[in-house]
Amino acid sequence: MFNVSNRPVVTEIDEARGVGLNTHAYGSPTTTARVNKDMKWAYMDGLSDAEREHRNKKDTWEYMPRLSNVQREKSILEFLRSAHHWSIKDFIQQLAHPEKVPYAHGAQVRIYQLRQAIIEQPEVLKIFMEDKQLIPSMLVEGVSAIVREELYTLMQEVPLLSKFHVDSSPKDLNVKDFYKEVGGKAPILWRLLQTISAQLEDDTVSNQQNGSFGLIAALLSHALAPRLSSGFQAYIGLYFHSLGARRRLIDLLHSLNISLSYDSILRYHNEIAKIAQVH
DNA sequence: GCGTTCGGGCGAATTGATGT
DNA sequence: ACATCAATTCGCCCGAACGC
Repeated sequence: MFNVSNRPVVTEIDEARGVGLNTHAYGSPTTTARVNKDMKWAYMDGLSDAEREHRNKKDTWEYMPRLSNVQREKSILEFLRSAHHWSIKDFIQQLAHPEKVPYAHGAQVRIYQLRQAIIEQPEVLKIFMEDKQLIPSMLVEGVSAIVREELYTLMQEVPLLSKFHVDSSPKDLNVKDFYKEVGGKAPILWRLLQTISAQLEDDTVSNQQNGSFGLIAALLSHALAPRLSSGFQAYIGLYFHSLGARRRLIDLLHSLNISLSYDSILRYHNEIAKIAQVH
């Protein structure tokens, strides 16, 4: 339900960020610009839901003509604070709340309206894009949560990005179409990488770039969960070891997270050799 | 011959995954 | 949140090979 208390909900941090309202207005008497003559907009304070509904049907708000946009904004913000002890932040939070709220649109409609108001308005979006704190916190948090989920899906469904097993056959890996699997099972990560590295105007991506995206996915999933996703690094290490690569080279690749450590590769090599002897 | 590098091995320590 | 287990890494060692 509404999170309305008597204490002001605008914090000092909000004030500093410019989110909060003018606290001076909260304590001072109302002005003609923000209240009608019957002080009607404070009248819902402390009422039960039933009483609210009753009065809502009975009374209508009086329209205030001939106000500029700035005046209306000021009026609404000060109304929020004086009548409800809410900041604009509280109001938007409540709008975005998935819970069903009486006397309001359903959650879907409210979220749609928020999107219309924020993302689909170029001037609002521009402010967001230029805010150095907003981009890291909102976009990065959001995108990384989605990508993390996709990476865990990759670990479960793409053999090359799963845990390495000595008895698995490299023939089943389908290395050639590896990147296609990644693109299909991690569409957001894929689109992100494509968008970042699009070099041509038509946004087409070369096969070579697709290969890098596969490698990036392998590096990311290994960085996220090195023990659940070691297949790629194990095969790379084993491949180099089989070509006679020296310990130092494999350790270098290991330090770049392209291969497992020399020790691990050697251990896998020995285990595979044992299995081969038995067969 | 001497110092360095390399491959391989080992136990301890660390770290990640998992279950409670 | 914590404990447990297993995977992995780390640090060190040794003998062989190498290069000057």
